[in-house]
Amino acid sequence: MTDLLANRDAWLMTNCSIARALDVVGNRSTLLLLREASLGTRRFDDFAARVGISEPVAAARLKQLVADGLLERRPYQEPGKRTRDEYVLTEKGAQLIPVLAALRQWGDTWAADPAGPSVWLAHHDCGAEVHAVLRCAAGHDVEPDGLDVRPGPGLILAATE
Amino acid sequence: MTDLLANRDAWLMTNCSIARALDVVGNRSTLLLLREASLGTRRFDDFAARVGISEPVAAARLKQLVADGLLERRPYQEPGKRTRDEYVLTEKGAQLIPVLAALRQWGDTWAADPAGPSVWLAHHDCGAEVHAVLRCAAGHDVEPDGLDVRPGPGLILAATE
DNA sequence: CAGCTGACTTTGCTTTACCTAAGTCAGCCC
DNA sequence: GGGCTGACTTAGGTAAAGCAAAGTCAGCTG
Repeated sequence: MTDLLANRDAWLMTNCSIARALDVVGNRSTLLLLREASLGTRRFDDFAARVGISEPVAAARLKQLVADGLLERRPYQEPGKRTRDEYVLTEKGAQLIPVLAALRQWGDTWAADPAGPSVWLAHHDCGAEVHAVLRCAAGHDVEPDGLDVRPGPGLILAATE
Repeated sequence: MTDLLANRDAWLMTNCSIARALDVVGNRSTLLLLREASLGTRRFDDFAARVGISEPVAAARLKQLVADGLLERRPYQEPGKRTRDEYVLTEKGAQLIPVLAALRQWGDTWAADPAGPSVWLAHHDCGAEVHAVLRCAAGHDVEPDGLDVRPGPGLILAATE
């Protein structure tokens, strides 16, 4: 058996969690709709307007997000108005918030407007600014260059010749 | 002056760091190329093969990543081979690793293969598994539902009528 | 100096994402 | 019960992203 770590060439990335995640949220408008959902937007027209996409696209993406279980439709009624559905994040959708936070942080650092960011995230309990960080199970902060890649149980190797 | 927090309808998301980040890395093949770069891939053919994209697409995306400053080309020479260029992550590119880690983590949780993930990330210094987490400046761990959105200096408000 | 190899480029085509403009439809309001 | 409004859908078109297959080109190797 060849050494897994040394034989990086043989690793096939057909079972990659990043690729699987991108199958669900791999396009711009989907992620921006989730951004809006995380900021509290709930109504169809608001999603389309705030993301800056047309209604047909908003309808298709929202439908897909509901089908994928990231958003759910809930009936609601404003006083004196008819019943409607609103879109709210599910647990599955809410767990993408660290992805959005990491993207926002990178954008703040490397692609910011000179005026600064338009919004920032505060910890509800204490008001301090929130960041996405890497941390290991032993409790250490980890920098991007302090990572090792390890083969997991789902790794598929190329057929040996 | 209207209350910024209450007047969420007037916030324009034209200056959004997430959208700015997605202008650079907002498509699937770009993020998968960065995944490969973070796993140590350096050569053109390997990028195309491991990401599973055609050579024309790999060439175009890699060129754009270099132009955007996420990768840099460096000459290298294997013994007995001619000089070539390799692609390596810059600091700007490496700082996207938390985004990749958060995506991987979400994929592991919500879209995993029954066999488990193909790779996982270990802390180089101690070997423990690494996760992307949210943390506030005061040092508290923050869950996705413990976030408040605050207006920043770059926020643009819709013209009041 | 001819040939091999790695690193692309070119050509021609398909697919996906998105747009605008117009149409549909359900229900509360009067 | 006619109109208004919010929430979509349909139709028709453009642009970007992708593919496969073939071509180019530089510079070691022999």
